[in-house]
Amino acid sequence: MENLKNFKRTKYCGEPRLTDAGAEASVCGWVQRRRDLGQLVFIDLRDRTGILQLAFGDETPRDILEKARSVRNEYVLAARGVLRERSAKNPELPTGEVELEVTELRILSEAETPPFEILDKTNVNEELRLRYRYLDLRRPSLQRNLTVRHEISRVTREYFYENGFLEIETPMLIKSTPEGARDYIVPSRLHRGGFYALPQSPQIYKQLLMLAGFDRYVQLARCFRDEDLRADRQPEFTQVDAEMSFVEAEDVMAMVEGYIVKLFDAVLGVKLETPLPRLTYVDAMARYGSDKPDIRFGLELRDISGAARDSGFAVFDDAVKNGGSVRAINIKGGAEALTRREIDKLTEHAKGIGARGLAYIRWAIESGSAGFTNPINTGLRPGVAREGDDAPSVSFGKLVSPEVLAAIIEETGCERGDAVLIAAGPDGVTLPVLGALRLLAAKKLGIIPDGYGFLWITEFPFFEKNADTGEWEAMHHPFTMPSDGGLDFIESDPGRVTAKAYDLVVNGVELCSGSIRISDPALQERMFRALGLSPEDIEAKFGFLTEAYKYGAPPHGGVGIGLDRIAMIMCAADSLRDVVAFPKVQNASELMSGAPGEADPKQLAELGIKV
RNA sequence: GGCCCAGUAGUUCAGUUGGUUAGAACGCCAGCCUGUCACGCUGGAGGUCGACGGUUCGAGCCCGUUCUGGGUCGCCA
Repeated sequence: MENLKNFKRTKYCGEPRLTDAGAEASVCGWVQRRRDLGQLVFIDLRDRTGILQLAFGDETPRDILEKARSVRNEYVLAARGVLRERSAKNPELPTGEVELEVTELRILSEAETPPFEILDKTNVNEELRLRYRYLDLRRPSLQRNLTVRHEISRVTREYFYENGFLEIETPMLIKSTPEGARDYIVPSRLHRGGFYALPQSPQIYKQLLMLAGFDRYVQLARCFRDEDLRADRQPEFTQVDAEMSFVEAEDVMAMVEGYIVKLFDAVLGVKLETPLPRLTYVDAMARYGSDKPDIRFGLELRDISGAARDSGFAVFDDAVKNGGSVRAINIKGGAEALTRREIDKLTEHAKGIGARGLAYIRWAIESGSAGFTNPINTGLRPGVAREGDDAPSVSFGKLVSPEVLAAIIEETGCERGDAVLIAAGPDGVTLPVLGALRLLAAKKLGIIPDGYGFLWITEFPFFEKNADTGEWEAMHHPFTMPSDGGLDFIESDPGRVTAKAYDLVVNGVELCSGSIRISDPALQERMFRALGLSPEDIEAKFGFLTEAYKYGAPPHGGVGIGLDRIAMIMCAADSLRDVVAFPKVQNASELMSGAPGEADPKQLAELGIKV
């Protein structure tokens, strides 16, 4: 192994071009590959900018050639030499027209054979890659992702600074506020039995910063939630946290929209069309069965309660009678992909989400049967027809009249080649079930286009009934301002109250969530009480906050924007793990370090903790 | 906590109905090779079939349990 003494790097590996031919250059990097042809050796040297070919041949002194032959993958080298035009060029590489004719070679570090090859396109088991994350991170795609993420952070700060936001750090060791997600808690040595919590978001502190007069605040804040992971959920994540004073919802949304537009332009060169589309919560649920719909494709839900009521099919009739609905989704052209077997799978999935079952109409494409328009005219009894007969196969065909079936087919727009899935029951079940099936079917059919389907969701319900306890809970958080029209119903009809809250969704991912906050302490107390908190609870949990609002609070509101999710979307990654340097796996452990680990008994004793 | 998927050389995978010594490619090691770029050619090493238990004359294969990883529901104000 050699050192760097008197060696100064002059180029990154990805930089040299044909115009540099003849120039001296010194580069450093890792050995991507060695090609040893005997008296001729090539080494691809890699750093974060790209790959440069080092050449050793006729003019190379014997000892340097031998040294070049001795290197192995992932050795760290420093090489000095002269750039020259290649006799055989490689159009695959940006540097492919030149190579470095090496006059000095230093092996800065040897490397054991890595457990997997460092190749950009790899299908190596993710568990192994995460165990050796520092090797995985050498792959160009991850280098690129983290570089894009850096650019996102840079542009984010630029945008908010330009718009007069101050970046202020809020504490990581805070008081646990038993609302929302589970806290990570940190024991206190100086306060036996006392615990800090890691912030789920800087929510309360940023509101207090508004009371303190900072007017516009931003922070790229680490947040922690001790909940189960998903592909788009890590227990620690980064939020672009912002808050503004003397604004209404429209002002905050405009600020966020300006940010997103600038970000996509600056980082990806993508010009987004503005204004970004909007849907109310109620409309989003009715059309897409989700409050974070992917609007890049159709397959919208339809309410067919009208056609299905009094059908004689008890499942449909009871649903409508009991205040629910019968809803359908027409998977256009889906009859082929959605075989009976596939529909059974979807039914199982639907049951998993709470549906009692799934009805369907599957109208297969058959050749040579022109003129067929409607099952009523065929003489074939729908539902009795076998597959292959020229009639839709209908799961409830024997249970309804041909007229009712015809009406349902009419309502859903079902045509030859389509598959229609139908769910009946309370809206709270049918909508999310069909929303989930819509996504599954679209993926199955491969009809989701590339691109960015941004959508604002507005007019969220303020309250949400807890299915277990039956109690009203805040859908966003309890500091959210109710909409003007809802103030009269807070106690009498909580379900009618909407919130001055807005989410920004893209491609089915919730990117950003924000609201106008309550700045009137009397209204805040009223909301707390409506949420079932006693005056003692309020005092214990939020006493310092409600007190603060008594000393002059500006109207204010803000957002939390998921930076990791932005990075995931912008890198077209399937998982947050691809845009986080050292991510956690599903059970929230970190495979490389083995975190979480056990604490030393001495540490525990100091904290007064017995395990 | 529930459901679904995966686990066989270093890596990615194949492995027929349960039947002789578990294979391939890449990687690795050695030799040859003067224009390669996924270099090529020749040879070689490399396996607790995730683990434990069971069924069987016999288990990579069947059964049970368990571990690890992934997806998802619950959960995520």
